[in-house]
Amino acid sequence: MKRNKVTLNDIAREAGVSAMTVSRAIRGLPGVNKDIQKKITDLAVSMGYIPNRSLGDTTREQTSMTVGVVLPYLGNTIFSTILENIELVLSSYGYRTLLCCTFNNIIREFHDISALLERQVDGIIWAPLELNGSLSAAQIIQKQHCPLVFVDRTIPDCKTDAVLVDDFVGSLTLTRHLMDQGITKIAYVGPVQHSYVEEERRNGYLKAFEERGLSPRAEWMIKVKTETSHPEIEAISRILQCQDRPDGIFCFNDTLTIGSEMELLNRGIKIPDDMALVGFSGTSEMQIARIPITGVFQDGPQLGKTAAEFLLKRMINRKIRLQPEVRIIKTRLETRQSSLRNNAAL
Amino acid sequence: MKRNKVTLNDIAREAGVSAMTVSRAIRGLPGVNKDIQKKITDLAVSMGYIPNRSLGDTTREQTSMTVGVVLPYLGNTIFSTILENIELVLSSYGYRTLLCCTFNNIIREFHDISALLERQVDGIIWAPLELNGSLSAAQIIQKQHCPLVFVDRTIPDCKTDAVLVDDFVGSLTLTRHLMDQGITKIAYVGPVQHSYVEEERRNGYLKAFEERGLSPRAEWMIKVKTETSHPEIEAISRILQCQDRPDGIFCFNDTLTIGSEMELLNRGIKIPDDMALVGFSGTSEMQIARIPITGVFQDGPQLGKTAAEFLLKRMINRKIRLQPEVRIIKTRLETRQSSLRNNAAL
DNA sequence: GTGAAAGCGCTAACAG
DNA sequence: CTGTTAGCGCTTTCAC
Repeated sequence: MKRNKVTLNDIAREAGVSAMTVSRAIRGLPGVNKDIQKKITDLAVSMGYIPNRSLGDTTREQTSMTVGVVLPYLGNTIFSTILENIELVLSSYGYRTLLCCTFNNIIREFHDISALLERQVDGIIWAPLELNGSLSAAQIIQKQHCPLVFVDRTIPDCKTDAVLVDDFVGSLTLTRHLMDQGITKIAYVGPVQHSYVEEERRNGYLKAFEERGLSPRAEWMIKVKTETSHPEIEAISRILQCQDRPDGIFCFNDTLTIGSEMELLNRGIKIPDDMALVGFSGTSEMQIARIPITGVFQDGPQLGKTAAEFLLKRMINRKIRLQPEVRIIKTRLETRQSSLRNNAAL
Repeated sequence: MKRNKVTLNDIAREAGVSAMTVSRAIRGLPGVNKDIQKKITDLAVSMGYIPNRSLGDTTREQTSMTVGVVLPYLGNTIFSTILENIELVLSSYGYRTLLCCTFNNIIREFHDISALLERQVDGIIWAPLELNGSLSAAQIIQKQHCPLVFVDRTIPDCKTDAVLVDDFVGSLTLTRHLMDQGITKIAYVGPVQHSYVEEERRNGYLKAFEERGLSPRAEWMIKVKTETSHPEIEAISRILQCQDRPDGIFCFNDTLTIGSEMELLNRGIKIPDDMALVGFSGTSEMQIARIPITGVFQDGPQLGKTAAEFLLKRMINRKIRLQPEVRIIKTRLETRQSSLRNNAAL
């Protein structure tokens, strides 16, 4: 079972010196006889010596040079982009990334966080699943005084750094855009799960109604289980069955947006003439789609990089009690054919 | 700087017992006085005790319950899907995933592998960047007898498990499909980097020519730097400037394929009439594109899951010298509008 | 120039 | 039922 790895002691025995001398020689510290120095380095190479960093260092230095990243899943480009950019920034500072996917499972999320703490991570970047359900895990982290940065999603009750998207403003802008075209019967398609992001986007959508003294019909609020294989098929089906049928759809994320377009086209519904379509998005899929789709662009790389930088700041200034900082990354409205009724040429 | 974490000794001091008793109590082992048991567990909770797994366990048990996953980047859905599924499988066995992105940088890749070994990972799943350049890193892993599974890409010289896509057959099928339509002047757009995957796909493409006693003109072989922001623009530009202009394009991956379609459409080139287009793909983007694109579908989840299972087998049977196993995951040709000249209705 | 001792957090093995 | 000892791999401190 053992890997019978080569240790300092193995080399020491072989070289006929103490482990200490080997340690010095390998680290290139002064005070080692040139010949012995050479002999030891040669031996280290030929024996295939690899220093054990997870042990010695972590114990004594109280730092593992490892950070945990906890994301719901990677199927949505926004999360894989965030992860990639966190890795890019942190690795340039010598930190390694321990990845956990929670797969929208709140129990799993709790275990993941615990496992990270047990592994002595120096910090955690996390997109929490729920506003309430994720709270206990957050409290454990904070009790350990482990640096924590929320990314994409947050738990406002926790006083800690967060890097977020302006979900509210983005959704408001998107919904206003539809209303500016006279499209006011707008359905909302989002996940059943009650997360920070879901709340913000839904509120932005509702705000646009409120601004015009309107409010959406209850039947237009479509909540789907995003874990199922084709939630958008059910969503579109329910939208088309509404007593007062919508003439526009606001989708919570890329997957739902793209899926909805496919399903609408499959059913022979004309976009945007029969049904306008907009969606919250971080991907380029919106522009390459059959009918290019209007959406708000999220700067994924920026989200990931900023989160990593926030965490680095916290990990370096362990004692300094900085005020929690919340950075909102702006979205950009990208208007395309799917929502432009009287101006197909864009 | 220190995290002043709570240790077994802290609890022991507080409870007035030895660390050993605390250890037993917390692990629920028999042989602890009920009252003391209760006192200790209460203390552990109130003091916020988190066991240090990276130390004790890793040292003694010679296992870190951590695996390293090394991928070129996550921008391509195939890699984020592979990663997600590796995490899914390994975490259900208690293993955690240490992620490294090599960003097509061969030096970085070497450092990443070294860092993983220094952190005592129990195994590595890796998509190596190059056939030659990645060899030294592979040798270090094997010298450590660290279980290694290649995924998506391989280094055939290394005798170890691999889970691959049938790149050769897929490319052959794609190219044949074009030729069956009478499209024989086919350009190849791929990366300059010489990887296993690149070689296989190019060979599949070439084989289709060979089968018909043809060979592609040198000017049709377009190698692009995939790191640049829009390699496909240059690629299309070069294709359109060919002395003998191609009537079809074979693209190496999704990004290049989608990009090429956009660029062709931007230039007013008709797909598939002026130019047919096919690409190697793992994503759904191909079917939602403006002009749906013919491609070969790669089963990303299958790749990730199988790689994880292969690694688990190796990690569990450390002593048993199993023969290296290579699993080829089949691709599936998906025919769409972008390559169907005389049959636009599909 | 070199080495011995001690300790990081935890647990297996052995004593009491 | 509970405690002591020793050791995992390495480095810091202090002797020689």
